[in-house]
Order: sequence, then C-alpha cells, then structure tokens
Amino acid sequence: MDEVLDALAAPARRAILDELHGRDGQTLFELCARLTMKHKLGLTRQAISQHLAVLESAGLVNTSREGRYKFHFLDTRPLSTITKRWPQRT
Amino acid sequence: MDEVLDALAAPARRAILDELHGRDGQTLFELCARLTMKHKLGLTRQAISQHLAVLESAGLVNTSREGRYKFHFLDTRPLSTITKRWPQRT
DNA sequence: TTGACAGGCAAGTCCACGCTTGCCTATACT
DNA sequence: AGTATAGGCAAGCGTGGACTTGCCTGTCAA
Repeated sequence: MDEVLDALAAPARRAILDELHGRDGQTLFELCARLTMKHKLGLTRQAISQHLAVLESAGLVNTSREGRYKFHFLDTRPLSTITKRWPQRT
Repeated sequence: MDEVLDALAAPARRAILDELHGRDGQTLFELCARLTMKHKLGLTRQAISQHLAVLESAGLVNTSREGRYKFHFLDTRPLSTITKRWPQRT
C-alpha cells in the first residue's frame, strides 16, 4: 500500500522506527527523550506524536494503552509489501 | 540508504517503477506515453525526466545511452536495504 | 543544410506537509 | 480536594520539492 511508503518518506519517522527497533514498547515521552539524545533530533512532543499517528495508520506501529501510558510497538510486516510490489527479475 | 526511501516517496516515481517493471528498457518518451495512458498520470516530459534523475541517483534505475536514445532499466536491488534496516523481530 | 526528434538545463510557481504554538482532557499521586 | 504527568486536538507558519515554462544541445534522416 502507498501509505507505507508515504510513512517512510520522512527522515524523522525513519528515526522513530530505528529507535523502536532498538527498544520496543516505548511511550511518547520516552521516544522524545531518546530521539533527542541518541538521534540528535530536536523535535517537539507534538511533532513526534503526529509522526506516530502516520506510522500507526500505515500499520508500521501498533499501540496499546494502559492507564495514562500508551506504548508503541514496531511492526515490520508491512515492509514486505515493498519488495513484493517490484519483485526480482529472474 | 536514505536516498532510496526518498526516491520512493513520490507516487509518480512509484508509477515509473511500476511501468518499468512491466516493460523494462524504455526511453523517456515511451515512459511519457505509457504513464499517461495506462497510469493516467498527466505529467510533462520534464517532470518525468526529473523523477528519473532521482531514481537513477538512488540506484533504482540504470540507464544506457545509444545514439539519441537513452534506455531506462529497473534495478530492484537497493530495495533490500529497506528490509535489512528493520529486520524481523524473532 | 535543413528539419524533426530525443533529451537536458535553469529559473519560477505553488502547495502539501513537517513543525510549532496554545490549549484541553484524562489518569495517577498526595 | 489539588497538582503533576502522559497524551490529544486544532489552527497557523514556512519551506522543500513537485511541476511547469522556455530555451538549448545533440543525433539522425531528407
């Protein structure tokens, strides 16, 4: 689906996937802190929240709410649609 | 590489890859005609030429010049960098 | 050489989208 | 109760990039 590739278009969203790949199940605030530190991204909480919404609607991120915490989990399965769209020439 | 995902960001460029996947080795004018017909893209020749330049510098399209013709060939190998970047969680 | 055809270069327009600002809701702790 | 924390909503700003317009170069056929 096009939504997956659109979601992967922004460098900030790719950094979020990188970060979730390193440590799965983070909350929004955790992601903010670690993206600022390790990935040197100077983004506000809202910016990251919006990116997470895009990633979630593309199916690349799943969430689970517990009380006031919302945990984010990487889902790499939609990535396979990319290589399926343009299969290897034999 | 980020260049690959940036190249895949634009729907027009994905349509070009779709078209080359169906019929490899097309010239710029061939692509213009077929993209207009089959993919209902109303783009000028220059627009498609610019997209091809992006795809080429990302390594997704290779070219070979023969006289006044320039043929474009799909190269799917860079796509594997995407699934390698976020490997399956086991 | 003249014309047609395939392609390239450069400057300008325009709009989506990345990001911010400001405020609001909900959950938990004391 | 009040306060701090985690998150959401909505409107606005600004810039990159998609696309166009116009002109130029190179190749082939008459």
